[in-house]
Amino acid sequence: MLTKHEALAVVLQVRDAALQVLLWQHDRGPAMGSWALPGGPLADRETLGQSIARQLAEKVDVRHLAHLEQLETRSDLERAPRERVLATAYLGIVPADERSVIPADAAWHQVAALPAMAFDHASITVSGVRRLRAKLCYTNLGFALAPKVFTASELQAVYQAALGHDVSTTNLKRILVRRQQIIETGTLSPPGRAGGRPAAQYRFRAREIDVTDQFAVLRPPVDRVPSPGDDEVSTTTARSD
Amino acid sequence: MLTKHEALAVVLQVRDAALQVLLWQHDRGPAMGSWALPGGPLADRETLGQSIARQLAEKVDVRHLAHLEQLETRSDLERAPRERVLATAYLGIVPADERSVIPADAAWHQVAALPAMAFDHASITVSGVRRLRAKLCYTNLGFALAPKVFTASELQAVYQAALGHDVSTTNLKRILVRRQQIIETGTLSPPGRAGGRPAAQYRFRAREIDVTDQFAVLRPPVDRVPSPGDDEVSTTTARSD
DNA sequence: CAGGTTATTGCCTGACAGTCCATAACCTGA
DNA sequence: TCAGGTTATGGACTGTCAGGCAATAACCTG
Repeated sequence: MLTKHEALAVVLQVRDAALQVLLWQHDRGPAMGSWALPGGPLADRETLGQSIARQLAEKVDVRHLAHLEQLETRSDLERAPRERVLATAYLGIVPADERSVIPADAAWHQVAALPAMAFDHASITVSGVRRLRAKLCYTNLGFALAPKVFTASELQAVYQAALGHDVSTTNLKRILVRRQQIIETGTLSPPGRAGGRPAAQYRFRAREIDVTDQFAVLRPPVDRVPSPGDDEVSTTTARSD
Repeated sequence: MLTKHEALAVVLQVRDAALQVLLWQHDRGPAMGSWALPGGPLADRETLGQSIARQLAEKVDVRHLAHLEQLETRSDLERAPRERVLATAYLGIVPADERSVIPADAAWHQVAALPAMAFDHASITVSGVRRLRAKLCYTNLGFALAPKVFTASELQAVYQAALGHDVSTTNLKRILVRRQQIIETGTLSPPGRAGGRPAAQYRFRAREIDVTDQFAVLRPPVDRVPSPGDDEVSTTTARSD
């Protein structure tokens, strides 16, 4: 059986201290007036990944997606009216400091207050948000949400908006430093007009997704292979202070 | 554009102390002689989930999949020869004690020693195994691998085979009990012929996938709001003996 | 009942998240 | 110049959990 297939994208960005999703408004067709995820039909000689990248570049001016990954494929018979269309959804992340121009029929909407959406697009959006929130906890996906350089406070604001709940600046910074996700640049941010101590600036060490092995519970036992410098001297008594 | 679409399944089971995948051998066609994942073309009026369930029931006698979830969709142009076929892969898990009859052209293969496989099926299999191993750590997916009732040692053997590395029985049991994934049945397993203390038997509390919130790092601050009534019965002191 | 076998429990350690608080480093205005 | 406000940072403390080890429990056979 031959079927139509489309690629869709849940494009997320932290804007105005809130997690928002990029939607565009159907100007005709069966879902006229409701909001839809960007995307469209798969073309002849492209993969799904190429397709969604092309369509995002065409329809909306999002040239600098920091991250793009496949989310899921929906195949419900009635998900589209009139004829059957399979849809493979992607999750895209835009850094908080990017201010790309979008067409007139597109707009950012807070994920906490989604408008009336076409077909199953609201449900797909929820999947994307859930995926982002989960991955913020056990990967370095924050690099895709944050600006290139940021202070601990700025990063806290981004995480708080994305996760949708309070985040401790102290704790966040310590966790990400310990996991070696973020690194101090050595530069300082100028204090605000009200004064205050200047803040140290950080950047993410990598700009590609990387899973924290921290959460490999039931992990393989570490082969105690001491480097050829530190020998049998028990590590429990090696403290010199 | 209209495309062919197929559903495939990575069906995994722990057999003979090793994680194995169910494959069948192409008896004709372009990949004749190599091993393939079970599955086939999407039919007219079915979803992808229905399709893979139907095709598994038809082609191989796996009636009691304990778990089935969507894995990913492959869309490489050259993944199939001659014409373009999109493939959505599923991950299926069979409990270790199920001994279903499979057709003559199908066989179980150790994932640690995969045979020559058709198209991109080897790569899809690796994805499925990786997904299973990850989810064993932060969900209760073990319920799908283990028998309905088991001892700590039996469960350890299943996890060790599935994860592919040593697992401590003590630690495994403690973790799963603390997470309230497994519960003591109260029954005892008879000792083996060599003697030994009889082992307590356990079962999984739920037989549906459930994510351990344990790994929600940067989690929302807990509002210490004890529900009026159910708090004083601390579970740690509820032991009556 | 001695000795072998398997299961279970109880400590101990180290790592980490989460919270609180003291201190540092800047500002403005008197 | 300094007092007081503001923001940032680091240290200390706690509780939870994973991982490892060893002692004990409960069965067997000869």
